[in-house]
Amino acid sequence: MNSIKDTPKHTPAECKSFILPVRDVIDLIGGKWKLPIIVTLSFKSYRFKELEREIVGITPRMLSKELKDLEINGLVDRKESATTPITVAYSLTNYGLSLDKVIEVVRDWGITHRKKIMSK
Amino acid sequence: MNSIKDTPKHTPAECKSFILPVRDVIDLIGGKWKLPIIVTLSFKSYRFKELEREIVGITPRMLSKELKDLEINGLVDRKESATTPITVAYSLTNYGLSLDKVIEVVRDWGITHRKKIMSK
DNA sequence: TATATTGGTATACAATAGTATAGTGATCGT
DNA sequence: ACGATCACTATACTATTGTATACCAATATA
Repeated sequence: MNSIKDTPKHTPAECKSFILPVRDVIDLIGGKWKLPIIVTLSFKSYRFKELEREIVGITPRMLSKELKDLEINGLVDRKESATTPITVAYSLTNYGLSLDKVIEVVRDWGITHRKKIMSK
Repeated sequence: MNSIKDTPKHTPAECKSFILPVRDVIDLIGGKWKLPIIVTLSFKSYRFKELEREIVGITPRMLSKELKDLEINGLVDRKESATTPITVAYSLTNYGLSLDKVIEVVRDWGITHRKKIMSK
């Protein structure tokens, strides 16, 4: 029903607007560290340093950058506690959790694909 | 059933192997030109130069590279005809078409996301 | 004979993504 | 007083991705 094949015409402009929301999602979960962060936070909330330790290999620069990006897009929630020193808890929003269904579909196709490619 | 949350443990290694097939798919349809090529080919088969004209802005270098990549992954079929000069027809395989369902799910979430972000 | 089209490739460059390393100021336990 | 921990930030670099431009041999059209 939402497939491009149901669109009677397919001018470059139409293709572009068809692709736009797909690209949005790919940009949102693409890159080297977005998925590791999202998956880690899908278990429970973590503090900054905890995430840094849990996600092996990530630098604080990337972690900070990606968390901000995910926060802007409403997937991650950042909560400062006025403890001393301040602690910051990062967690997935319900909206962020809703990505789970999408990731599952992508993952299922990916598992099949992996089998197909490996068997050749 | 395939969600990460159903996994009792979540060591870095387990997260990594959970993510692997997802990453495969993102790499497969990610990048600037993969989706435009896939979507264009989902209508009908095209010759090389036709694709170059249809996909505005792409260079033959990128088109060639991405088509090879898609062919290796079984999404695109390349057929040479022994005409003079030889013509080459690129088309989506049935397997390539099966990505449509995945793209649809991603796109639906992306459309909702776009609305959400724009309304803020 | 001159020019355009076919399906690309070669080389060099620019832009973006990610890494490495060091450092911040406040606070806490020893 | 000393070092460690908190949540980051700054600067400089490397690696990957994509662009620009030119070119190829064979054939078709003007």
